[in-house]
Amino acid sequence: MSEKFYVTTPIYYPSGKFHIGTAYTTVLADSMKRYHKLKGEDTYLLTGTDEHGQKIEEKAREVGKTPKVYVDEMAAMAKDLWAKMKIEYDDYIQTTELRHEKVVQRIFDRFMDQGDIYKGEYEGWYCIPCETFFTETQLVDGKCPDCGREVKLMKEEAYFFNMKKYANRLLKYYEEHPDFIKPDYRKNEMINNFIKPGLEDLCVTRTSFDWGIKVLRDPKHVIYVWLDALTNYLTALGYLSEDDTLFQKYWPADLQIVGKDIARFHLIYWPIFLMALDLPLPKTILVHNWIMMKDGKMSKSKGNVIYPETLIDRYGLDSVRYFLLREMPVSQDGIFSPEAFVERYNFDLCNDLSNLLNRTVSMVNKYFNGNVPSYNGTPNEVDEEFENYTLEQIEKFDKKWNEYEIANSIQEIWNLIARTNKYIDETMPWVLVKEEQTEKLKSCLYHLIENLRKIAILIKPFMNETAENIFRQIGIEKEEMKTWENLKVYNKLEKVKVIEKGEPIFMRLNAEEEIEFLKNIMKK
RNA sequence: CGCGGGAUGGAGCAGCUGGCAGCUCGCAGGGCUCAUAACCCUGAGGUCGUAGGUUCGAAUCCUACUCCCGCAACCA
Repeated sequence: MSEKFYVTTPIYYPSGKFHIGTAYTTVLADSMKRYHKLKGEDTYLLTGTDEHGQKIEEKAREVGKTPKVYVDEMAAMAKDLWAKMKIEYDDYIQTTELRHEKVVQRIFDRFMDQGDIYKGEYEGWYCIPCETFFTETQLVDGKCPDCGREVKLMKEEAYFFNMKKYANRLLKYYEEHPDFIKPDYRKNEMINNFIKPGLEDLCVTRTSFDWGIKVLRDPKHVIYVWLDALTNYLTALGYLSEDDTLFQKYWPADLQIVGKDIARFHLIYWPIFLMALDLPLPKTILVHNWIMMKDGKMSKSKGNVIYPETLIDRYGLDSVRYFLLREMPVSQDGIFSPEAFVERYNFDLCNDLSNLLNRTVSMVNKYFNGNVPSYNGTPNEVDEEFENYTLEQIEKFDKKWNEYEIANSIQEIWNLIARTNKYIDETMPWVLVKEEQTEKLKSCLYHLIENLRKIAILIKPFMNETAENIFRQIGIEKEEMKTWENLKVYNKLEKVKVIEKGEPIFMRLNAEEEIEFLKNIMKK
């Protein structure tokens, strides 16, 4: 039975170049998709951009373009980045596409008909020169956060979504579906901060700007951000369109990944919208934390912004993907530092992984002319213990990965790599050669190649190029031997020949130089 | 008493369904030579934020406190 796996990233707000945090979310989603694909599931990954709103309108004016031209350019830029990062998205949705707008209007009308949306008055602090509403908390010293001038308390006509109506249902849903929110503490945060004190109705339209989806029955109103943005997960699948096969096949989503900044919208408003549409809710919403810098949040004024392209161009894609997943704890903020990056690169990737491959390939060449001996069982306790350990690590990895403990799960793979390096010292193949203990030597090298194959499969979801490189160097050509299905088997490799001369997959960096380089880049 | 998270050897972290305190880096010593000044082993270094409590036994559970960090409503 082939299962399906639908995973989404947020749609990003294209007000500027994407930084490393955006890349992190997307890499995480992509890696989850590839993992499930590796397991033979029917996967679908959606990403995109959230392109309406006043900020975009202003940004476009700033650069002298129409909003649509501007957002299309930004979407093209995003797609370039995702191509560069080998993100295997199945669809990229822009909220300014007709397929999205039409359906959002249908949804809006349906909510009106159901009585979920009503007309009311939005009250907020308005900055007249900036033509923008702000909330109390956004104000800086009671003044406009953008220009610093006085703000006025003003009202405008607006439509509201009746959230209160669904609050109890939502609480009940939380309770009955412990996997709905990860990590767990986010749930309490939502309940205590927002639901228990009483949900306020959500303002879903504005009249103070134009760049948005028009309300058909009242065209001076534009549909305001969340109703527009959140529904992308449905519209991209063709929900309420002429062709909804994808929707029938993939909804509900299996995993929706969001950053903590938009947790509230995805954990409260989104499920309520779905309830109002009478649709099943996503299985899991994973809220990840942020990548911080040593001196706090990334920001241009602090001179500590790092862009994914910079790292990829200099260090290659896989090291960046590795770093992001390995270093970010998901349920806690992670820290990016040049030191940590270089350290992980040199130790984990070069010394542990790359060197293991290198020494193994070299020995197979030296002792067996490159021909990997065939499996002859486990002639001794060391080999047996080694096999058992390996299988245990695979289980540990799998368990943690599925619980979205990504960093820890990857560590289990590196424990296996370390154990495999240790196995070489335990068995001492160079001694076995001298003593002509052929069976033991064969077993040793077979096990090493096998473990490299297993390691390659394990890292494939997040380091695909490296995995393929390992397969190539150890002579694994058959696709079936690269699959999850054959991950645990120990006796299936036959007539495998390693390449004549091993190639390092990662070369050691000069730590001081690279740290210096990264620090300079970040200042720019 | 707004809500939540964190506080573990020099640094960064794991452990937290209670049972000899663990990992990576750094440091000291050793081993090996297949490999990249790599890899492997050993050692030094912690009264697990503070004070109480529960328990045969607590980093792990409970209470109070201290210090950091988020969130606090329509801001992507």
